[in-house]
Amino acid sequence: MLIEAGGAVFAEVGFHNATVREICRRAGANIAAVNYHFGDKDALYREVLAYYQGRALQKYPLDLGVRPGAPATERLRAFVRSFLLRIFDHSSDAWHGKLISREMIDPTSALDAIVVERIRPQAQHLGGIVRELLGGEPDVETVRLCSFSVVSQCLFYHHCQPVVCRLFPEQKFSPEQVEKLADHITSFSLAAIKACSRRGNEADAKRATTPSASSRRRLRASR
Amino acid sequence: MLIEAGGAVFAEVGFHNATVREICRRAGANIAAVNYHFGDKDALYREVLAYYQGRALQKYPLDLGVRPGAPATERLRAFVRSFLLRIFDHSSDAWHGKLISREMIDPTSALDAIVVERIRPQAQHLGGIVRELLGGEPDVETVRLCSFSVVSQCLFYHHCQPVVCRLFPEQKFSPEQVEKLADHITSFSLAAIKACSRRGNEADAKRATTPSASSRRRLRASR
Amino acid sequence: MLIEAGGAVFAEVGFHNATVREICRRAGANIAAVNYHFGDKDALYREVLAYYQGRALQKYPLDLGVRPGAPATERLRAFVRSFLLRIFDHSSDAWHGKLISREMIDPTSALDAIVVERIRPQAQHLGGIVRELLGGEPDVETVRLCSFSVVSQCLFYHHCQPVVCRLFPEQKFSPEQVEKLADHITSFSLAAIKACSRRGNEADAKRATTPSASSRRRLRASR
Amino acid sequence: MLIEAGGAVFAEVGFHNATVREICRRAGANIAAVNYHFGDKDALYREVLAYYQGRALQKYPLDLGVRPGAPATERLRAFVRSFLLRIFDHSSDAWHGKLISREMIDPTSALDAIVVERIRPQAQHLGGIVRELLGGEPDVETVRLCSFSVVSQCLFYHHCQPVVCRLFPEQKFSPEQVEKLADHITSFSLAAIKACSRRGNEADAKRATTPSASSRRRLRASR
DNA sequence: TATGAATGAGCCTTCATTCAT
DNA sequence: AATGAATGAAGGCTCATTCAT
Repeated sequence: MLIEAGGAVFAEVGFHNATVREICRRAGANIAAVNYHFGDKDALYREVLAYYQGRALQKYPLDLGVRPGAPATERLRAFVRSFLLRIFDHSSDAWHGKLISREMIDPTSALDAIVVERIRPQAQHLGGIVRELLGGEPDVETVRLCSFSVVSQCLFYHHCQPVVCRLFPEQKFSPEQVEKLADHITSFSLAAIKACSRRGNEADAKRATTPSASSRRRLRASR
Repeated sequence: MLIEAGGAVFAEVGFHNATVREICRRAGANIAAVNYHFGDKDALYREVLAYYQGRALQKYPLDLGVRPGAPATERLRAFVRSFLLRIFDHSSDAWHGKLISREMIDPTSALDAIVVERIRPQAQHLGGIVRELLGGEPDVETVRLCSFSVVSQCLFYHHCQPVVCRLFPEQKFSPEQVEKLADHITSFSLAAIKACSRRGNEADAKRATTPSASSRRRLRASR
Repeated sequence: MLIEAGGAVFAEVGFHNATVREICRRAGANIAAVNYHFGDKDALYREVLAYYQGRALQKYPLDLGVRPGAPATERLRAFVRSFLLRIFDHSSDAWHGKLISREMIDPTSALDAIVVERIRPQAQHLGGIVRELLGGEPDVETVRLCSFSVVSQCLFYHHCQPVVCRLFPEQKFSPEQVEKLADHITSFSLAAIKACSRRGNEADAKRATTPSASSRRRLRASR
Repeated sequence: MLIEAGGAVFAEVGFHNATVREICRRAGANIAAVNYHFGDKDALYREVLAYYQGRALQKYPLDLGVRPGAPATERLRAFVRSFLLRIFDHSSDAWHGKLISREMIDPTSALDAIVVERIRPQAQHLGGIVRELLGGEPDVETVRLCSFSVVSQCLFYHHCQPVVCRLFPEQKFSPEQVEKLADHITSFSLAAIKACSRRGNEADAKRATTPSASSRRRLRASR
């Protein structure tokens, strides 16, 4: 199929290195097939991204079988594991992640749709977990920052794999290792969020009176 | 200058899209200048990356003026701020980060040199801070994972800026905002590392007797 | 046709001076035609040589209508005439000879094929005639040397035409002249071969006794 | 020296493959030296040919030490040996022959000078020998054709070396072999010329009466 | 509807030549 | 007188695209 072949080739060598010839060859199609069916190479690329929205999520749902009513800590662990499993899944449609990475560097209009249809739901899912973990009535910015902190630790293994492999050649990403990573990210984040929660509650309490010494200090340091 | 022009063009459109013509045009040089001075386009690319090794670090040293003997918490804050400032610095050589990002997706042999000469020193710098924060005699893997957690939170704003901007258009990355991010990442990480430290010490203490309940639980979860 | 145009251009200016552009222009084809049909310029060159294997021989077969059972003297005359007619044929595919000449100066891998498929058969054809003319059981080296002597006299008019024309501007190579040349080369060679034959037979006869005076004389002269 | 370097490079790779850079590099000269001293590449080429006129002949004079008064047979042998020795001399300025070969294929104005200054004297030298061998008052055309027959047998080993090497890989061109070749060519030619001589004399005798049967037969065959 | 032969713009690279020193 | 850095025209080749079938 032209879209599958296109996705694979785009992911492997990037949009510009990808040749229509190679895509058609892999799809067992005629060399004119891309232009015939999609108009041109760019249009095929857009279709490739659009077609695969949600595909990876089908295999690894955000909750990984953990019920919505489960404790936030378990739901966080499930979210992290789901994310890492997607990253380290090198099965046939694994190139999807690479396509998204490329969009990060050279965003096309396709990225808008991806953000709306795919990333925002994940962000909201994670935001709910984090909000619950923070407790009380956390302000949106804290939730956002903590969510970023969680998701960034996962994405790191996606974006920086080439560097990690070169820095620590002994580091393997076997399934057991993935579980270990998930373990670390989860506990690391839980501890941090809990601390944020405390700090937030303190801040809530004192906000009525005066800015805390600590926040003044931070403000000074930032200049 | 040919290297600056090359860096800008490579960053903007990637190695393959970049044309020698455009690079020479921007450098105000002849079409043959690249081949004359560097041999070919590949060599120019390698030189571009090599030339800028350390450039960004000169502007934002890892310690940002904090003396080596300062407390680890301050040195961590300096490391994080330095990292974020590099990421959000949109001055002339801001394209350097993009080049590295591109290397992450399509690593070339140039990445090897970058890792050795530039990234490894940073990793060791951060590792020293994290080790001190963990206290005791932390095992190398814990140090590594915590370092990844710290650095990943910074890199996130580099890799995922297009997504963040689309998800939260109100999020601006003004200098004050950067300080706020640095503040969050630092305190988030400090709390988490402190927790890791406690857990590690407990593990050390109990290792002589039996595997702790918590570690057994983690083990079970990982299957 | 691309091969004809290529042959003409290659012959006129040599492989390196020949431009794909000019070849395509003459063939009335697109600039990309060479690469499309043959892969690259080198491949076209090989095809040009390969395609014309036997072409010239079709027009002027080695025996020129003389039956295989004819006397060796007649077959020699036919061989010589055929050779000269090929050389002095300035019809459309006359550039073939020039290509071969160029191969003599800068042999490419194409020459190997030409030797095997085209030149060797001619050498064997001529060798058979010479062997019959020598009579008895001539040794292979004598056959070879005499064959060289015959063929070289023909080739001379191919290789050295520019010199001959400059040395003797009055020398024209009209069809009658070609016949005269063929006449000379044939009778010159027949007389010489007959002499070789006599000498060879003498040598055979005396070899049982002692080295002949003549062979000793030749040996002395060669020092 | 620029001319020597130029000669070597031109001979090795031909005029067009030769690069001014390589010539200057070998001569230890600046890249602009060719243009500075000679104007352009073509002018250097002409100078190279002009400079080397007569060089090879100094090493192997036409008579090879045989006195002008010696019998024609000896002078012929000397001429042939001298020619072959030049051809098979692979010393430093051996590329001269290659340059001449290239001139045969793509004659430039340089060839005119070569013919006048170098080749014509050789032709006259050989013509004198042949005329003496023919005896009587041979007509110029017979002398010319016989001279061609002699010289062509020598040149063959120059022009066709690549083919001979491929056809008969066992054929080596050691000094002894060269003597053997000289021996063959000399005796082959002597026998043939002697036969021509007889035929010529017969023709002289009969010319007063009627065309001979043999010449009529030749005339018929040539149609 | 689908093909694939053919197109032509544009790429990297080479190389003789120039020109300021 | 001699240099060598820089030039720019032109080469082979790639590849998305077209068009007759």
